Amino acid sequence: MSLICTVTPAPEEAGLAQLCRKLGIKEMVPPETVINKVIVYPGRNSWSLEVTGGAPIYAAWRLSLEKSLAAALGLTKVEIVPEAAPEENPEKAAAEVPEMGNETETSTAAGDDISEEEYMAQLEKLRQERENQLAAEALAARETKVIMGQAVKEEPVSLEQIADEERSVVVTGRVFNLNRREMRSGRTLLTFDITDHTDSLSVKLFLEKEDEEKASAIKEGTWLMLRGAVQHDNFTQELCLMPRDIMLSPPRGVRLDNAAQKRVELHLHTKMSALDGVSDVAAVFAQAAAWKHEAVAITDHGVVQAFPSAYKAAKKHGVKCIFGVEGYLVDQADEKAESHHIIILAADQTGLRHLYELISLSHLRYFYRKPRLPRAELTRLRQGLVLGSACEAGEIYKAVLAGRSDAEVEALAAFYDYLEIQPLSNNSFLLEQGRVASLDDLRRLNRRIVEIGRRLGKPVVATSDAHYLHPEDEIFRRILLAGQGYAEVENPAPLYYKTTEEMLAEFSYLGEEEAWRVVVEDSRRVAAMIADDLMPVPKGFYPPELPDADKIISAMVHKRAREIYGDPLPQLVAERIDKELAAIIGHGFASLYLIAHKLVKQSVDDGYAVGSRGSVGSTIVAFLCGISEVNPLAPHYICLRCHKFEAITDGSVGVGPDLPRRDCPNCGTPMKRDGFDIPFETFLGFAGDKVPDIDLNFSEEYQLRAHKNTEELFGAENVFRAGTIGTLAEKTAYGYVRKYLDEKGLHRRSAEINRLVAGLTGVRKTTGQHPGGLIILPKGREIYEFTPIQYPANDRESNIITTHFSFDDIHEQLLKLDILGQSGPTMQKMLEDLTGITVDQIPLDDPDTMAIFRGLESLGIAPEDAGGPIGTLGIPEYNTRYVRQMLEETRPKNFAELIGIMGLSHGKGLWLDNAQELVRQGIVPLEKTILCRDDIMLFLIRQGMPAKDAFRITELVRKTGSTISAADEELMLQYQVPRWYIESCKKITYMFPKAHAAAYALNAYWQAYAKVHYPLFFYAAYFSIHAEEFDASWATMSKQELHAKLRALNEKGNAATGKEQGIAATLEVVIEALARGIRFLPVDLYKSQVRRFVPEDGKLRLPLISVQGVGLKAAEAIEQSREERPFTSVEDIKKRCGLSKTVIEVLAAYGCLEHLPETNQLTLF
DNA sequence: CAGTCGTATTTGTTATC
DNA sequence: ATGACGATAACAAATACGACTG
Ligand SMILES: Nc1nc2c(ncn2[C@H]2C[C@H](O)[C@@H](COP(=O)(O)OP(=O)(O)OP(=O)(O)O)O2)c(=O)[nH]1
Ligand SMILES: [Mg+2]
Ligand SMILES: [Mg+2]
Ligand SMILES: [Zn+2]
Repeated sequence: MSLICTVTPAPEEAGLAQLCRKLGIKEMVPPETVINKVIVYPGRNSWSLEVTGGAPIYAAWRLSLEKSLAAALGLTKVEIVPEAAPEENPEKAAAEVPEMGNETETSTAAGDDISEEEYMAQLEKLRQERENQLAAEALAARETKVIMGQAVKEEPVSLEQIADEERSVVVTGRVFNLNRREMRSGRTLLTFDITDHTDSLSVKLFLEKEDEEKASAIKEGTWLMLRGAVQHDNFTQELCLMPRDIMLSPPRGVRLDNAAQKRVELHLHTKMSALDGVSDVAAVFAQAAAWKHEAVAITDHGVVQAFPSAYKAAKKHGVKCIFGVEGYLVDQADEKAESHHIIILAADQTGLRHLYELISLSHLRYFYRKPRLPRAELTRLRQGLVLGSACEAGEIYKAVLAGRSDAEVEALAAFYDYLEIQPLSNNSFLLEQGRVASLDDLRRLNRRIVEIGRRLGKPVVATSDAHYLHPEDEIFRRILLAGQGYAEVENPAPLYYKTTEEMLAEFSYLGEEEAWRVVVEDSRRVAAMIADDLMPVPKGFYPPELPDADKIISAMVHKRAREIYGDPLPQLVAERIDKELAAIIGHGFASLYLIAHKLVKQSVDDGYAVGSRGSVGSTIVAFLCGISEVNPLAPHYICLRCHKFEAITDGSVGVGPDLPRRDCPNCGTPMKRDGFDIPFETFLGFAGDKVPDIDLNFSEEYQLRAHKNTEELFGAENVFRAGTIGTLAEKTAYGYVRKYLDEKGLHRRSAEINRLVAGLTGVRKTTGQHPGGLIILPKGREIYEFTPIQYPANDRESNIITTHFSFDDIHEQLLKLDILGQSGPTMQKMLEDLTGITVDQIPLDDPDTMAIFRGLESLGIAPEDAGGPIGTLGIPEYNTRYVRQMLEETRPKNFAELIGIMGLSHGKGLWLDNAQELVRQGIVPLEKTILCRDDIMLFLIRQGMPAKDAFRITELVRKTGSTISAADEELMLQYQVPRWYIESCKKITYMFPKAHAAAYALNAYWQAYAKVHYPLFFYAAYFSIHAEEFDASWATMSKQELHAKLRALNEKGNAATGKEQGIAATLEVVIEALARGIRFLPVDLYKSQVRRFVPEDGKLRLPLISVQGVGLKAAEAIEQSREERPFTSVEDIKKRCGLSKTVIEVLAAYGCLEHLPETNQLTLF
């Protein structure tokens, strides 16, 4: 391509200020300064801009502007020369300009023909070239950087060649799996793996304190050149590199795209193409940016689930994301119809909405093995869509392959906006299958598509059909396909994301000019049809609105508040209510509260208590609406008779239940003590900088009804179950890799296995439903504005419809009610039914109840029967080894500490190597450590930090997957936050809100109360809920036998399966129950319930389901049939209940059928 | 009567709160 | 034995059985 050497832009297109703005130069430019002429000197490194007009050009700003221009354009020198001024450097111009005359035809006259667009494009091109060069130079400079030891100049050997110990080798590779561990000696052990894509190798490095700084250059993803010894590592039992010399090195095998004008990829799959694509979207856009590709289309098979992360990545890297799909086009909706691949791109907002509707239709109405799309639907929603003919499975390629006539193919092609051609090797399987005779035939097919496109005036675009990013990533897809049982292909199609140059070379058989058109020009033409700045999910927040929800909530809250706190309300209560209502209503949460209230009320009316959960308990409004049992006010006394109110705000008591009992000074009534002292902002943040949900724990038995009720209240068309995306995760990925290697008889080091596993993880496998999240669409909006919809796992039998996107992707825009299932409320209902006591009658300062969190005194059993010295077996959230160990160490005395332990025991990095150490080392007492997320926010605010920052930092700490940045750390230091506090924050990976800890502590305490005072009922309820992990054979075993069983299970340690671990946990409780005098009655065909343990003569009767092998169906069938009439024989029961041979066998083996004859001759006649 | 398909049960794995 | 976040639901696969089909 020729370079301009002298340009005279048209006057209206050549403002200097305009140029500066385009180049991002912020400096002042005198207005109306017009570039008269641009002289480009040979080597293109030096320009002279001849300008006229504008303010006088002072030397000072001119020099500075020249520098900026040079930097922005990537030139060594730019001169701004006023017109009429004498040439500053006449010799240079005179000497060099004639030389350029040879390579360019341009002159002042020719320059007039160049439009500003072209002119700017040229400038941009030069700027980019310069940038590339600078980047290359920077890389070159960096690559020489020695991290440790000496520079390594030798050529490395490839990692696959390393099979034995070696004195000294030189290798190179990309760092992954980086781990840093502090040794007791004070040294740091740095371990990481490197890969050069032929194989991988572990590297082990001991760092002295003084080396740490240098070693910080070793990061995930950096390329290193290393020299050292390969040794057999005793710990890992594998070869391992002990490097002496390490230096940064340029990555090997990196593909560059040096084309002056870049192609646009219009056919690319991500990991959302189920069990097929292995490219990571973020990496795709990073690569696109590195190659300076301006846009990339995301076209997964039938789904658009990559859009949200694609959008984020595209934005981050300044690349345009084209939102598309590779759909399955059918002409009729019947199951036999042949489907054709088709690329559908959204050109604008309407198109995107149409695309979401099409995706929904294809999943809900036309799904048959694949989400198929009838042509009629596509035609109906055609507006805003750009259609491409896709790959060899598209109808155009098929038609051409079948040798259909021009007229026929052109008729088909009329449906599309552009035609696609792909590299020959994408289709070379046709050759292998004998469907075409030669490579030339394949070329002819592509040529024919090009000709048809040209005749019809439609763009013809060369696309990759990328399923992975780089050629070397093919191994991931190979394993993925092998894992599904596909036969391995000899020469798999090279489905990687191609550079412009690779594509130009591939299509060179079309001729240079045509190749350039299909690769560059037409791909850009199609990209230009697509609007910039499309967003997969709109900005903004769309809360549902029920009529008068704000007024209703406000009235309800005030009414209930007055019932408890009297009229007028105490100031503290009134202020809190006012503040909350303003925020809740102001931020659009009133309707959500109202619905939550109605749901709770309905459940309670139906006899099912509802448990509190989540951050919503931080709000007094929730408490007063009945959504939460947690009262977030400061600890206080309240007389429910005369409303005498007294708040304790001096910090002497943590939570209300810990206040000493007291009678009302006015009327002598025992006062209620309440208030868990929780800030409202944990729910909504400050000024609405957070979108929370409302969480509710319904009984599992009631959850489905609660979902139905929500649909009724909002209207089914406005309620959608949040969808989830099931991916190939660690274990399955590992299984695939193992299987692949085993089948091929290959042996790989764990470093290489790790690399392969990492390449596979995250690939979409299936879709599912959120545990309880219902997304509420406001009236008057369409779900397609936000997300497509589908059935979970595409099960058309399901009566649940989920969002296509996972909740996280629409979390900022739409509200969610989390209607979860939990055993707490089921326990509560069972216990209320059995004991006749409701939870509000349970005193929160019962010493015997509190005692089980500290020891065994109130249970009166020995530690060996209680799994240790703490009495919380069977108490939710406090019953694991880990938490009991924590209780043993902390011995909580009161409710506040119970809540603290609840917080500390849930999340990684909170207790071990954190709070525990701080307490042990005497740095702070337990109550001063970080116990819940609210603590962090309040502490930072007390230190003087602005509330918004305090809240933001808290959110970073509390959420899985985020931590505080170096800048935040700096900010904390600025407010005298102690070092230990900062370090503690950095170790926290997840943390409860106090409201949740309080709600769960309450629930646990209520159950503990039953465990202490109503053991038979407690165990009845507990085992009913854990019947799955109960083995009916235990009923007749002695405590010693059960202990032996438990020991056997415990000895399995890590080798125990999930099921076995569950069984072991229940077994511990069984042993404890026995020790407390509980006796079990065996399963009985007539007396046993289906799934509940029931008290019978002071003992517990096992349910049918507790027999292993008797499932729910069988148990229910038995229950039903026995009510009709007694069973007369084994044959009778088998027949009437429809039991399988297996069920009969397990029942017989258990002894249930002993009194029954085998057959029943009597009734035969 | 061999093969296919649907149902029941258990188990492993993943996602989410 | 170690070190350990806990609870819940849903999907897929494995297995076994039994009914249906050609
Ligand atoms: N043990 C444990 N409990 C969790 C975890 N994630 C969530 N929970 C519990 C505690 C949360 O308060 C509760 C509700 O979860 P949410 O995702 O709705 O978060 P939360 O309500 O705390 O904050 P939010 O205001 O909704 O952002 O569920 C977890 O990883 N481990
Ligand atoms: Mg929540
Ligand atoms: Mg939630
Ligand atoms: Zn009183």
